[in-house]
Amino acid sequence: MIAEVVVNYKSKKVDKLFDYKVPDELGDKVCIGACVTVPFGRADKPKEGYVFSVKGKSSAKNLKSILNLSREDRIFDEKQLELIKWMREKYLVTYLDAVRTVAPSGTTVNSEEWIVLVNSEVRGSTANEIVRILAENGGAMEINRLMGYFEASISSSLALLLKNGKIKTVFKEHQAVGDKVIRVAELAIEPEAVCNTLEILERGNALVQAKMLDILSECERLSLADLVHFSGGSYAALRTLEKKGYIRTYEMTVLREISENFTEPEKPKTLTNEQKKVLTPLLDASDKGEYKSFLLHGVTGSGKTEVYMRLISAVTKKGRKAIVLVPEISLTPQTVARFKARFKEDVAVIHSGLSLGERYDQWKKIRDGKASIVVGARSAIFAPFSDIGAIIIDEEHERSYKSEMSPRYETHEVAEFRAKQYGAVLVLASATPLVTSYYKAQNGEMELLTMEKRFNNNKMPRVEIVDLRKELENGNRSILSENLKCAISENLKNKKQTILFLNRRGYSTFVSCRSCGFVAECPNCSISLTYHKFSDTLKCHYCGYTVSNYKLCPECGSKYIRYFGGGTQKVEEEIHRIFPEATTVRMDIDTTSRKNSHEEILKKFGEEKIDILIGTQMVTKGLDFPDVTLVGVISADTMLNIDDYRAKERAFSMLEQVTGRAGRADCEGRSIVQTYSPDNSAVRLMQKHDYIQFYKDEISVRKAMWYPPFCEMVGIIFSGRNESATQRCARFFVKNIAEIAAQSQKTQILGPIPAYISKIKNKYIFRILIKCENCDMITGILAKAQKECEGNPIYENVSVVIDKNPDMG
DNA sequence: AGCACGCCGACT
DNA sequence: GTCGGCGTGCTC
Repeated sequence: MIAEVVVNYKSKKVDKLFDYKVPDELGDKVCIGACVTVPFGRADKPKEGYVFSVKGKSSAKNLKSILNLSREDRIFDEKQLELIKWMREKYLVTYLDAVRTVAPSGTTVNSEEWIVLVNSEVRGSTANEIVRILAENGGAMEINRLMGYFEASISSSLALLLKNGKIKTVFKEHQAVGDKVIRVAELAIEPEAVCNTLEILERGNALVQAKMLDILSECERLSLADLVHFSGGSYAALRTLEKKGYIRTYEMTVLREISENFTEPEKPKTLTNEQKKVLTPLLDASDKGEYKSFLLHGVTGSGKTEVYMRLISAVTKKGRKAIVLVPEISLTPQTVARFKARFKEDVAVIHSGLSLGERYDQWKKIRDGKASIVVGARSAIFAPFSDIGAIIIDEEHERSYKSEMSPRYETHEVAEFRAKQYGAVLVLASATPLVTSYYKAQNGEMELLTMEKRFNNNKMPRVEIVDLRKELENGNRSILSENLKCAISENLKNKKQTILFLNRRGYSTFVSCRSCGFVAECPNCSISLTYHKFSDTLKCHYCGYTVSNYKLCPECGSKYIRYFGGGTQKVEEEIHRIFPEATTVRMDIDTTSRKNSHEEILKKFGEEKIDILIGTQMVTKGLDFPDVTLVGVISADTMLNIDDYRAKERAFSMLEQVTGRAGRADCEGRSIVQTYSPDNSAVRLMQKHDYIQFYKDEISVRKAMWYPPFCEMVGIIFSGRNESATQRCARFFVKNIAEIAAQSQKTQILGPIPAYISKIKNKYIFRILIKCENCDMITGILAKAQKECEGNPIYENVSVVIDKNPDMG
């Protein structure tokens, strides 16, 4: 029997299927998705491999045999294999990248290679150095650590030493993340005997042991750590108790629990007429068990979550599974708690805050059928269910559904693929759907469902637009307009809360000299440095480069160094200047970098009745505070003026989201949006909360300008340390794809041009943009051109990334 | 990616 | 001659 195996080598050169003989004793265990150890390369280095298929014979000669299984369970099944193959084709990545995405890290085994010194009598300077370092480190080292001591490659020297028997290599295999094993204790005596035993112990003055026994008698089993903790005793006492034969201890694998807030069990609410109306077609489709997709256009606060839950209930009742995707940022304990409250242990949660171990536990819980519902961010679309009845993408317009790492997949596309595989219902939901999604709904590709009313008939917040140009004319140079100042002061008086929002992009505080115009920039990346007041340093948000703040201008020596822009820090300072009595809290990249600090800030804001929350994007989602009656947008302009065809729709949804934070409970909310372009149609229509009109305007622009959904886009990103080589590589690529133009489909190739941020971490970046009718039709040509570039010695240090439906800013 | 093979110059 | 450096090509 022969197995086709993908070897765990991160190189394009070995991105193919290799045939291996299956030893008889492994015959029944080697199946699709099995993880095996195979000898690979001339040195027969043991490497992990993943079985893609099992067949009768092979055309390859020199067949080697699989050594053993590297783990007992398979990491993907037939349907997931289809998904892996599809992703490799569609997103132009290696088998390995696709495997790692579908079966996440933490499930794969890594092998470590150790070099052991055998004989230190060697010749040659490099060899001597290697021996010296090995000897200093106890005669054995992990190979990468050893190589870290040398600038140049030492692999040939090592090979020679190995051949002469001066060193030997040892492979240590370890699972990157394994099951968590804990020791637990349970009673070794009959429960009826506990009472007597307790007396014996107490008489012997073994009070701690008695306490332990007492605790254990009330529960089935308890971890040793907990037992020691609750009894106030020690491991010594526990061991004695075990020695006496009253208890026994053993190892048990457990799922790591994720810390989270538990809330009261939630009863299904009675549905509004609107909820019933949209639920009917969803349940009908789910009953049929065939693929069908829906676009749920529901305003914020219209009760979409309840609709999801009803659909999920129906799906799980039939024994099928459901995936709920939410943007990372709104995956707050509040959201999770709602699902946990309704579905209890049946829910698994996946988000980026999980450690590798926690992630692996959730993955296992899903795969082993111990959960039927997954709530998670983007990567949760790969939840290893064997059957899926429903996939819901909440806030489907969010850009975080696009992966910015290879494979650069679009979650919508993966969701559609999986939903079709299993015959599932696919629901995209948003208050402000993507123009491309709404177009599909108009087209009949998806069924459109609409929810127009807010829950309890709450009104949409009143939005006021403030023209910042007039403020300037009136001599107000503060970042807060008179209107906003008044509203804040009124809110403070009424003991209501306020949220101030500003878009991070283009809004960081940069440092500039008023005398000569010098701007502090990062030496590695082509962007200006951001001023951090706390440490009095200037920092690069891309590479982390940090320099202490300038006292004098490094160009002209002038002392007139000023901070420009208005980051959250600056807004906070301004608030404290105008309203010294107000309490504030900031939420941005700097204050939320610590794990869980995002939740801590929100908790603080809610519980301690902080007057004003100042933040970036993060404040727009996942929070629902009844006392917030005012939302201020410091400037809408930074969102409108970004060089991307989607800038307007993003501005619209962001403004709609953020203004929707005001007045969700009984009192009417109020929003104030400051802008230099009050006549912009996105701003005007947002004021009226008129998505439909916005869509109509936008779709005609897209059609006229030939933008999606009327075309598809592919971005090609070139990066390298040599600016001119990188640019030449990009031009060479364009030459190589000229044949696309000869194809029957309409195409347009734009560029190469330097990227918006033309240099990151000392690498120059150029991009090409291809507009075409069907980008999947040209992937073959693109892959070929990429190979030509990367295989060409002139461009060997230039990397070429192909990105379908890219972000352009 | 690794590793071996093979070709070349510098040195015993 | 022979050691070590680096370019080339293959891995079931």
